[in-house]
Amino acid sequence: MGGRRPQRADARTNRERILNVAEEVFGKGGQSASTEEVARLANVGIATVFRHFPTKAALLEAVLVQRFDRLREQAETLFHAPDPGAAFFDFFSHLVADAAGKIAIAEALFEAGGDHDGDAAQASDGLRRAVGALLQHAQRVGAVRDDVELPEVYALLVATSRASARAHLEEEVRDRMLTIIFDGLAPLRNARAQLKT
Amino acid sequence: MGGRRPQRADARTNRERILNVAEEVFGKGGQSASTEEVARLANVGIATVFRHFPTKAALLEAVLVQRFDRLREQAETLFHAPDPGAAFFDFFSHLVADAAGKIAIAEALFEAGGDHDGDAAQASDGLRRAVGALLQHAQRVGAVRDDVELPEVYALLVATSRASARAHLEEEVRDRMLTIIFDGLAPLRNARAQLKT
DNA sequence: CGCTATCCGAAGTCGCGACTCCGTATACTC
DNA sequence: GAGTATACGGAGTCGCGACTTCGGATAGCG
Repeated sequence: MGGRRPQRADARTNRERILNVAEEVFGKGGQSASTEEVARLANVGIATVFRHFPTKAALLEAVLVQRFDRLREQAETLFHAPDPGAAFFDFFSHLVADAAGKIAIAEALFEAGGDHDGDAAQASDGLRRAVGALLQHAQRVGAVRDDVELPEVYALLVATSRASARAHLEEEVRDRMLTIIFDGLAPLRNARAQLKT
Repeated sequence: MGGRRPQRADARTNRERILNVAEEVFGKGGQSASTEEVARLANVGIATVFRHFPTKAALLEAVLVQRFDRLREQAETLFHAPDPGAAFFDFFSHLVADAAGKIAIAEALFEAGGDHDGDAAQASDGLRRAVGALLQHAQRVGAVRDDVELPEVYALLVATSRASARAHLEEEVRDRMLTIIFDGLAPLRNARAQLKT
C-alpha cells in the first residue's frame, strides 16, 4: 500500500506557470480579476487552475504568500547591512516602488493586517516583523527618530504602497511623497520645538 | 402639452433617504455592497432605487458628488481663517479622520484622480483645487515648506485617507502617522544647521 | 510498446447581483 | 372625493464568474 506515484512533471510546471500568471493578473486587475483570464494567459484549462488551487481565494493566497515571503527575505538580507539607516529607507522605497501596478498585493498587504488568519496573514506578519527589525536598527544608529513605533511606520508603508499600486501616480510624485515622509521620520525635529515654545 | 406636474413629495423624500443610506452602505462595504441592501435599509423596493438612479454607478456617483462637494465647502470655509497653517493641518486631519469607515469614498477619491470623467471626477477636482488653495495659504505664512507641491500633498492625503478607511487602524496610530507627515511638511529642515532666528 | 494512474480541457451547473415589467397604491388637482 | 399622472414593490430576466463533471490524452514504469 502507499505506492503513491510522485507528481507528474507537467503538473508541476503547470502549477508554477499558473502561479506566476496569477501574480501578474491579480497585480494588474486586483482581486476581481477572473480565474478564467488566469487560465487563458497560462495556456491552461480552467479546470486545471481549480485542480491545483481548490478555490480562487486559495490561488490568491498562494500568490500573496509567495510575494510576502520574497519581500521578507529581501528585508532580512538587509539586517546586517553596513548602514542600517540606508537599509531601512531603501527597503521602504523599494517596497513602495515595487507595489506600483500590484493592486491585489498592496490591498492584501493592507487587509492582512487585520483579523484574517491563514497562510497569507502569517506571511504578512513575517514581513511586518522584518520591517520592525529594520526600523529598530535604523533607530539604534540615529537615522530615525526614537519616538516613532512600528504601527505608524507600517501604516505609512502600506498607505504609500497602496497609493502607488493604482495608476495615475507618476514616479516623480511618488518620490516627492516619500521625501516628505522620510523627512518626518528623520530625527532632530526638536530644533523646532525650542523655537515654537 | 408641457403641463409637466412637479415631482411628488414622497419621491423626493425617498430619493433623499436612498442617497443617505447609500452613503452609509457604500461607506461600510465599499463599492461591492449590493443595491438590494441599500433598498432594504431605506425601506424601499429595489425598483425605486433604480427609478431614481438609473444604474448602480449613477447612485455611487451621486453619493460621491454629495460628499466631495461637502468637503470642498468645508475647505473653502477655511480660506479666510486667521491662521492658514492651522487651517491646512486641521483640514488634513479632519478629512483623514472623516474617511474612517468610508471605504467607497476614499477609494473613489483615489481613483477619481485619474482619467474617469463625469460629475464625480469634476467634484473631486473641485476638492483638490480647494486643498491646493489651503496649501498655498499655509505656505505663504511659512507653515509649510515652500518646496512641496500639491500633487504629492494630495497623494499623501488620499493615501492616509484610504489607510484609515478600512478597519484595523486605531485612532492613536492614525494620529502618530499624521504627526510624521506633518513634521515632514513643516519647514525649518535646516534650522538645526543655522538655528534660525 | 503497452498499461494505468495521473492529468488535462471543454462544456456544463449554479448562485448572485444588476436591472426590468407590470399590477397596485398614493399624492396631487379640481 | 373622483380622476389621473406619478410613484411604488415584488417577482421576474439575464449575464457573469466561480466551481464541477467526464471523456480523452499523456507521462512514466515495466
